[in-house]
Amino acid sequence: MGRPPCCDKAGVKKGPWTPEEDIMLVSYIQEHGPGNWRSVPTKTGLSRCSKSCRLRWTNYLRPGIKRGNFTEQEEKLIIHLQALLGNRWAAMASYLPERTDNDIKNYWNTHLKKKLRRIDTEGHGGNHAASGFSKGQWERRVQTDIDTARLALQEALLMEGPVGFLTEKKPFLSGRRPVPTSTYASSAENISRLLENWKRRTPDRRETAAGTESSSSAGTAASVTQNWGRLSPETGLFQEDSKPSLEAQLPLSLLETWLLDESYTGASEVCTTLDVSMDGSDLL
DNA sequence: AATACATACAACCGCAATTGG
DNA sequence: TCCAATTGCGGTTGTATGTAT
Repeated sequence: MGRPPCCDKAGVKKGPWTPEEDIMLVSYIQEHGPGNWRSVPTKTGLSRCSKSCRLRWTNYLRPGIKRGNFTEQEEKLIIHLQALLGNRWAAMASYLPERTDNDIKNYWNTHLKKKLRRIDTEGHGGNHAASGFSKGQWERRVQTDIDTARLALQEALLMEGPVGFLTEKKPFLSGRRPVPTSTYASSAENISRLLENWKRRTPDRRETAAGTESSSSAGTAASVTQNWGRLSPETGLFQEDSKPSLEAQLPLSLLETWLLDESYTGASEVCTTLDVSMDGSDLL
């Protein structure tokens, strides 16, 4: 008999989060910071389990999350990373600071897997010939790329001492793909958007906004958004939580090169193959 | 206009890993 | 060192929305 699941207690709410719940959670985290999730439901008054609260925060409410379509570059990076790391979504997410592991996982499962399957199918039909490879050659190339990446990883693991993972050595984070200057701005946007949706979805609530309850909720929301905006990254309240510290992770400079340098020959074949299909509208 | 089907994504579940007493 | 509590992760499911018939 194992430990009972944390969420099977009576009275624990499941399903989609409401804006009210989001605001309660955000207000609490704004004040106390993330962490100690066990106590969050009781302290916030949320009828949610701690797990659900943590997930809601990390996947949706956390500052700096970018939503919407993945760029082509992000797409390529995910494909690279998946080939290298397999389904280690959290590790992949560390290379896409604005995306959550859940987002990457979903995107892989809904978009990229299909694309690759299509490529593979077409490959059997001779599409690889179009890119200059027979199927066997293509598979060997892919395997070689994976081996190359593994080698790079091994080499990277052997490197000693701290590596400036977030420094100028990492073009992805420093220049080529600029990080928003203020993750809190995007956070405020998240909340603002959330509140907009709230208003849009509940016209009856808005119509009765003259009522005390609605107006107080709106007031709380506005306050949350305002306070949120006041928090600069320099204040550091959420800095430590925004993502697992990349510096604490593996020093993967060679790997980064492989992942990010389009011209790097080892990976280029995979990219080339993918590019053929990705820039075409025949897919999806 | 109604229905069926497909798609996207938020959220849940269970297990593994980590932490702290 | 052990064990229970907590947190993190990946797989899977549920549901809202879009599209085709």
